[in-house]
Amino acid sequence: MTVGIKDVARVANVSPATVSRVLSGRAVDPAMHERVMAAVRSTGYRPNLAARRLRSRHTNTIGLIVADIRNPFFTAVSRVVEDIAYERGLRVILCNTDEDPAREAMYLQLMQEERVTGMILAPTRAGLDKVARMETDFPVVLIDRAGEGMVHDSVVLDNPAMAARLVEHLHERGCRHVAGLFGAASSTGRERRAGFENAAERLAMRTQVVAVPHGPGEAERCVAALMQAEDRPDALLASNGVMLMAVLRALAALGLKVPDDVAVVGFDREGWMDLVAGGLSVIEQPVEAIGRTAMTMLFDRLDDAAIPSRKVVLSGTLVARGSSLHRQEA
Amino acid sequence: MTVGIKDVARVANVSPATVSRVLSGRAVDPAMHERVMAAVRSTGYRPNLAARRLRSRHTNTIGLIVADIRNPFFTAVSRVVEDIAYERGLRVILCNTDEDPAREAMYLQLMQEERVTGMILAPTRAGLDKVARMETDFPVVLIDRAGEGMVHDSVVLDNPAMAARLVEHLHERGCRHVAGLFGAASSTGRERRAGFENAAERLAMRTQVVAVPHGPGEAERCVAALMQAEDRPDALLASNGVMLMAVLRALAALGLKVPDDVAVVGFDREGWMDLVAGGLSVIEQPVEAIGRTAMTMLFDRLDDAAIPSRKVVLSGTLVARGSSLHRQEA
DNA sequence: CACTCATGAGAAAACGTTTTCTCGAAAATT
DNA sequence: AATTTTCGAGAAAACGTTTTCTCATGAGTG
Repeated sequence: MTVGIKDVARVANVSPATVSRVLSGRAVDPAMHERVMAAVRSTGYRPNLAARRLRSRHTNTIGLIVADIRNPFFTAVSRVVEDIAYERGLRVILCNTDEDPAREAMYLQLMQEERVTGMILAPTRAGLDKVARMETDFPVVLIDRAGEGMVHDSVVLDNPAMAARLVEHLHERGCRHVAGLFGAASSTGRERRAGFENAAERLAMRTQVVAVPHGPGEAERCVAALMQAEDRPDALLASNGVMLMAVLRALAALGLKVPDDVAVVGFDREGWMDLVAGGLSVIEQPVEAIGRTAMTMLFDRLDDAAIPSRKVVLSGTLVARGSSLHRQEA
Repeated sequence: MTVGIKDVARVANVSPATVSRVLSGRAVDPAMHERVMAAVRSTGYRPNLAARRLRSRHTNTIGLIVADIRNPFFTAVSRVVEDIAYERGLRVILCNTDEDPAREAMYLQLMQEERVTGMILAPTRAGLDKVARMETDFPVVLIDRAGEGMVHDSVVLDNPAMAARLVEHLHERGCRHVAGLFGAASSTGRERRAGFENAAERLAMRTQVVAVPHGPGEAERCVAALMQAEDRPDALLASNGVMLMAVLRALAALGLKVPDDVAVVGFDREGWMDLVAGGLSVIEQPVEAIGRTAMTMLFDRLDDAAIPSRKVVLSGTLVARGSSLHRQEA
């Protein structure tokens, strides 16, 4: 029923091998080339990618596993990755773990079964260990989250420095007691927390730290607990854009004003952030550079698997807006 | 080098066919089953999906082509589709056309070459025609956008009614001159526009209509033009969540207050919308139902390709908040 | 002018599975 | 007890390509 390369060959009066050669752009007689192309058009031939991948032993596919597809940071990186991939004639398989290690494990296995050319991964903490131990036939680049082991290439934000930058910013603006909310599931949360605590200690600021589980309503609960205590912070720091939104919703629900009642800062920049509290003060991540660097590292390693593993640490930029203009007590 | 089913068979001392049977869960002797599983574990065997798909002639993959992955409406639907797919043991290929017909055409071709089991598509206007003419070996369900032709199943919002509902809401709240911004690339934009115009005419409201091209900054430009004219509207309607945000940013840039200077309503509900202008009044789409219905229709048609094509029209709900509380002139 | 070498095309093998076909043994039926 | 049916397992074919191998032709070289 379905038309295969043999049917095209018969119509064009050439061998299947020649059709294959024409289709993959190898040198053939121009007359034959035309005959084959005409036959392809007239038969409506569509190559079977499964067969092609099986025989040729390359899939021309890269796997991209992100932790939360609703997080605009990851969709932004995905778009960059996809664009670059398609320029190079590669397909992208995009998977979303939702911070669930079981789901992540399933996808890691999928990547092996798909025999992907390479993989870009934003691992959960559990996944980080797993992927380090895993034997893969393809290169892996970690994004957003990475460990110490250096078994794989990685590209991450300078999380401690950026968290410290936010704390300093709050200090400059008069805040003295800051609570930080960090994702419990990611290494990024841990790094940002460390930077946060170091900076706050250096500046002699009071701190509270909350490890927020991934899931709806979690951040809201944490904020409510923080702000209803007798000795509440004068500033809140959220370790990513999704959490930042949750913080603001929680504060609104409590009837608290930003920045008058409490200053708010966070990570990631999204469009709506300009519309709230005189603009949200955030660390903007270089998403374009992150995606591009990850792809470059992947290609480099495809060229030469032997190069030593590299860790690229990128800097973000502080966008200082109204949400950190805390009312001065004096 | 890489371990195949034959290697497993050799280790387990059975035939490759038996290994295949064990792996696909068909009836085998329990003792053999155990031998095979042990061999699978000891060899670290990973099935080759390309080979499996080639021979078995089913890919267990559904293609999902959305128009804008940054639009939270589509990411939300994607998550629903993915969850259902994985419950059924199907993979999802997620593709993003970015409203570009050329890119869409490429993905449509990809779906054929991948020999997907079925496809869910949010087509551009160009793609709508193309997919109607296209001969596919798999069922197609259109979401969010659909035409009149009824060649394919589809599930859409009742766009005219919902747009009319927004206009009525604005009228109830005292607005008399409303400008609508509609996506130029989608049939959804057209339908919402029609409902908008009908309702406004019925209520004797003044209207302006703008077809906004897809792309950064476009909506902002349109809003600036509208609001800087001498006779400016007292209400703005944005035909999706992304555009709604752009409208608000543009208004903020112009120094205009919502809802005092102008009321704002729109489509889609996102978390941040509660934080702005006393909450944004919007039509919330039943994303869960849309995704679920699309999958159900796909499965129904896989069961029986002969059933007549269906169009499911779902209703959204009006979320009335502060952004439509326009200052009364009297 | 004979010989090697490059070029391009067809025949056939190969990719790693699943499926069909075949057969023997055990279970069920008469 | 003889026959049929069912069941499970191995051998081999098949899926639709690309790649390797082989060979013929024509160009380049001594």
